[in-house]
Amino acid sequence: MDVTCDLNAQATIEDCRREMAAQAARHGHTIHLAQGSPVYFNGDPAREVYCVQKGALRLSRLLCDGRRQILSFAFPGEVIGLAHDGTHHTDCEVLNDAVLSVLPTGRFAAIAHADPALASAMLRLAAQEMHDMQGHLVLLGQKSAIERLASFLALLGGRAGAASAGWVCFDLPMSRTDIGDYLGMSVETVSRAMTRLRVAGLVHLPRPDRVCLSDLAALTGFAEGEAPAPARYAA
Amino acid sequence: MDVTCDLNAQATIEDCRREMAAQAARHGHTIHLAQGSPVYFNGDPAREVYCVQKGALRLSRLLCDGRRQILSFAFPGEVIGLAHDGTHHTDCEVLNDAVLSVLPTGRFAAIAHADPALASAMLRLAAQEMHDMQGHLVLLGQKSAIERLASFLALLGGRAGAASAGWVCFDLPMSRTDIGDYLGMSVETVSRAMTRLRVAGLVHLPRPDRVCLSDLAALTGFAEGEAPAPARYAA
DNA sequence: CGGGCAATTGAGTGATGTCAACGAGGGTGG
DNA sequence: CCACCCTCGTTGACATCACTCAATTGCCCG
Repeated sequence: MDVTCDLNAQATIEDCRREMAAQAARHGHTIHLAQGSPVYFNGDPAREVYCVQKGALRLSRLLCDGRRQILSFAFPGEVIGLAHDGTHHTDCEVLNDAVLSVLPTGRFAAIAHADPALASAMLRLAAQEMHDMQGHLVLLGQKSAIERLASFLALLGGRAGAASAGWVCFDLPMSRTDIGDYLGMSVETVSRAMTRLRVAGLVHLPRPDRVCLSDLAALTGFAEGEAPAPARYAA
Repeated sequence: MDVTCDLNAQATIEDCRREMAAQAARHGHTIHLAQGSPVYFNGDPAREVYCVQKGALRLSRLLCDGRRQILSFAFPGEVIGLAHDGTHHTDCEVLNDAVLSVLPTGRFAAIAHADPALASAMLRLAAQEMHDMQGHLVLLGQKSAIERLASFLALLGGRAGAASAGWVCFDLPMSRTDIGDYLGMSVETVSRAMTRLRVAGLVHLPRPDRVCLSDLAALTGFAEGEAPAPARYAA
């Protein structure tokens, strides 16, 4: 499902995020959470929605036997906590020390009811989120290990330094284990793929938790399968 | 992102679907499409939203080199075509001869603006869809081939015969290739997994395109990793 | 009856998971 | 301040699951 709100077709996604953040700031309150804190767990009643102001969150789901899939990492500007049935079906934890705007679900619904612009913005954000999830599905279903990691780094790189033509550098707030659980592969495979990307010259790692990209476009192209997948990572 | 609309917290997802379908029927028009027809392609302007009344649709995304990921199959009651930026980023085609309610995007937005209940219902449907996609992410990222197929058949079985305790039977409107592209595995692996489930007694196949489940709960349990994955399919 | 497509099955290969060892960094306690 | 330990990341060796290539069967349709 993809959705357009023609009402504010001129508005950017960023505008929608700001709209949500402004409403949350006005009608809700702000909390600070330390690294590792849970925001909510699977099964908790969904009483609040959250706008990330600072830091990063990790949303995940577990299988009975402990396998974990990370569904997304939430960065500043993103909204989380909407549930279709009043209950959370994911775990949400703080990666980095985080600042969140908290808006009780009921109040959110009331405001959205009174203000079509907010409902519209929220719908737009939901559509954007679904689009991102579709990319994640393609990644997990079709891409090789090295393409998955390239996609992930390109995604983060795009967030970090959208327009800059030169080097794009950013920190990784999550562990290799988290990356593995996001990309559907083992820690060891993440590490090996990282090494291959480094050797191929597509990424530079000043520290294990810091990434520098000399050519984001090349990395993105590789991640999207422009080069025949098997041939490229012979390097 | 999970979202609750407390406004109509008592309303079921089905109610939301009916609400959307009713609005689409009142303000839009109805079309019939033959098997194999495209509804829209990646890159097309998102001018309309669609409610599936009859038949089944296939939403997919392609990589440059032809790899295809099927994002979802849409069945009666589901709404598709919402886009975050006015453009479709998926291909949508008809699996079965289908009947769709078509509602121009602009008119949808206008109605949603005037009627908070519709906006609320749509947001609810979006949250449900995100929940389903999360399940798909877990499937692709964490499950073995046989667990993936079991999950898929259990999902369809749940749709087909929700409450019935006895046998649940249904037709598969899609090919093995489609199933493979949905589950992120090759046709051959789909076929082998199907054979293993059949031999294990979890499914019965009167015809290749018809499935009968004697114990939906057992299949679901297996699909969710209740039994240690490797041990179970020794049978 | 013959052709073509879909599904299944077999054989062999290859990518990724598992198990294990090693080194680096950071925190704690002596 | 230093020593120790624990965790994280990396790398190697090996096992295994799933993919590729290939052949066969059955069905639908001409």
